[in-house]
Amino acid sequence: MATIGDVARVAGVSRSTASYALSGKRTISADVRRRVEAAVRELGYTPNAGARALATSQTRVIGLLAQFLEDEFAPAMLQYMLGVSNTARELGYDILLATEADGRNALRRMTDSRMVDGIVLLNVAEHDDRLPILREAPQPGALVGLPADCAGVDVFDLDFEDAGRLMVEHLHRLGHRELVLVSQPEHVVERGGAYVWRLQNAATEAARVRGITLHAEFGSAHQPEVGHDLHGLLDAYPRATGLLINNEAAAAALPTVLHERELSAPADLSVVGRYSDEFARTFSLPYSSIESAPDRLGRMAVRELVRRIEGQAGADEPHVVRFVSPELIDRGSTAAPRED
Amino acid sequence: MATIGDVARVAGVSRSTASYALSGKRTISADVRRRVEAAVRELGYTPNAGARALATSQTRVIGLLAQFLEDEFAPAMLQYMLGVSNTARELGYDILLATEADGRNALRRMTDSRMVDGIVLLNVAEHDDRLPILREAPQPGALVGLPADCAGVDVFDLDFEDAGRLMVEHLHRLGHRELVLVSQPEHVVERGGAYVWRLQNAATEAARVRGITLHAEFGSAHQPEVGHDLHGLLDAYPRATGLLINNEAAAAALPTVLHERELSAPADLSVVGRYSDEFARTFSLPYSSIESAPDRLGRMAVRELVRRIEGQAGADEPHVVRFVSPELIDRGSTAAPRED
DNA sequence: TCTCCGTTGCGAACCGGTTCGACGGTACAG
DNA sequence: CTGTACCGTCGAACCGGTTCGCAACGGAGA
Repeated sequence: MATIGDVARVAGVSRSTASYALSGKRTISADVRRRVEAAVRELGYTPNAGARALATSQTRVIGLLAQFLEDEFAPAMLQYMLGVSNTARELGYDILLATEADGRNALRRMTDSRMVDGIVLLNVAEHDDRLPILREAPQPGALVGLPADCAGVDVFDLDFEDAGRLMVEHLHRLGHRELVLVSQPEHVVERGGAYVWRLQNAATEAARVRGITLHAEFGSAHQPEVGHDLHGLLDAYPRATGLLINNEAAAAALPTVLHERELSAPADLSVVGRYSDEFARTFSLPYSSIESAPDRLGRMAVRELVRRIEGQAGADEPHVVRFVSPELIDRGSTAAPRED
Repeated sequence: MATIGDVARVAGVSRSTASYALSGKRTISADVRRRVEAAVRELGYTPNAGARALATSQTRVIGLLAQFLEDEFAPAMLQYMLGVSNTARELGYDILLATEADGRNALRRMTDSRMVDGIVLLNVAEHDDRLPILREAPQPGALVGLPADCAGVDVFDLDFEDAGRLMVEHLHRLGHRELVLVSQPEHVVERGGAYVWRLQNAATEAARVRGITLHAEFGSAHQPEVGHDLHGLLDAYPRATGLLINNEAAAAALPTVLHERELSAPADLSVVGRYSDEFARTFSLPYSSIESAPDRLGRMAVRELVRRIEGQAGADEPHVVRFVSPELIDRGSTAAPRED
């Protein structure tokens, strides 16, 4: 494998000159530059990443910590990963991926050994045990998901409060007066998945303000349980005319459930979900939904992270907490309630 | 950040002694070893990955090239990735992930710059344009998916021929005489997704041998097109009593399609799919299926790759091509055809 | 008591880049 | 004609590990 020493020898210059010719950090005569570039092509030279990392203390790698928890819906996580990975590449970074259950360990390994220039944490819990470690690390970190304490990191998340309000307002405006909200499993909340109750509380409050009824319930994250859950809820609240779904697995199961009950949206029931457009296309979900924008959130997180890594953000520049405003994508699954 | 020099100073020994005390590659007195270990703990020392990579030419990182093609079903790919990632971690390796469309570029970047010790290629096409690059790389490579030419790499794949035969045999034995096979989109085949026709050809041949009819067709990889495709096929072959599905999107869409037609399996139609158990659980698919074992294949690929990296496999040890034998998981969606 | 050998530790070189300081040469202004 | 500034290049040091060769030391055997 060719080194920069080989390049220098072939070009007839010193190693440092070859380095400067390639980096452009000092002025170099056109003649020498040409010779160096020719030598690079001739030898097929590529800099050794380890050596460069050692010399510059920069790896051009971003650590991505994803967790695939038993009680969450894996395909939804994939979209965040792809948003992060693709954006990183556009900005010239590679992704070191950790999927192990013990995120703290992975995080420590990556940061302490200086394998990465920065860290992206997905699926952040309210009191995420990875956060204290991240704060002590020398590398900057960006989160997708809102923790209780945002100190020392950049945070990006969907505005779940706004999403909850928007769902309720939308159906209220159409004339609905009794709604059911299906959230993620209660277990997710207990673990600290704050986005569940952020949406739920805001929806409940919005319903209260408007004087309408909202039944807030949890649903399983897996088939076939979640199908049974949906049947149970529709049985329990026969007068509800609107269904709000903050649970990907439930959304994916709903078409079958409605078929089984010989219901259709919006004729018999208005439905609003909360998932990404990509998700809707993959599973052919015909329901209007709040766009959860995983690719956009991943992209924002990486953008900000890279800004901070490359010091365009001053080291002491305050950290950001940025919420993406929810948008309702109308797929025609809501209408005025049937009058009967 | 503490370096091994700091550790050595605190322990009162030379850098080389500290290194040997930690690696155990030379005998070290118990006293010195204790002092070095104490210093490591006191300083919170972790070796710098770049420096170690430079010195040892080993990174303990495996490159993972996944492609998310427009005409394939993304959630299925995720399972292969997790199999690879989790196994790598168990063996002490981290994963450098590339999801960019241009796999050749990603591959070259990783191998030329020595960021990785080995490469895992997912979703390998028959004439995969990444293979020539991988063969020239100094790092070993393991594939999930069977290319036309397996020289220079280790190859792991499901035995799709056997899978095709197994599906046909199973339904033939139950008494079915007219079957429909729904494959991946024809576009996948054109691009070189050989597993599609490997299964299809074997199924066709198995049907021919037994003197029964098999209609081999393609289906879209996306909703809602694939639903229409399924309706079209069931319309076109009203006398078919068995449905073979080698297409994840079609499998995921089938429950809805059958509902719409007021059919149920196996009463009206026997169904056999080809997807993983994990996939079946995620999407609540009640169909018997050939287990595609993505986690197992990912695991095998990484195991062999690591063996080769660590030289337990002699450098000249012949490469392996290993097929996983398909197993039919019975979920009760097949029975003797209805007599009418 | 001398020799030999095994144990234990040290110094130096090396991996392959980057970067700082210095130096010779040329151009230009005074 | 001299002084100065700048341009282009080089040598050396450094990043933080690993590893080879050597030497000091101590114990055992002759």
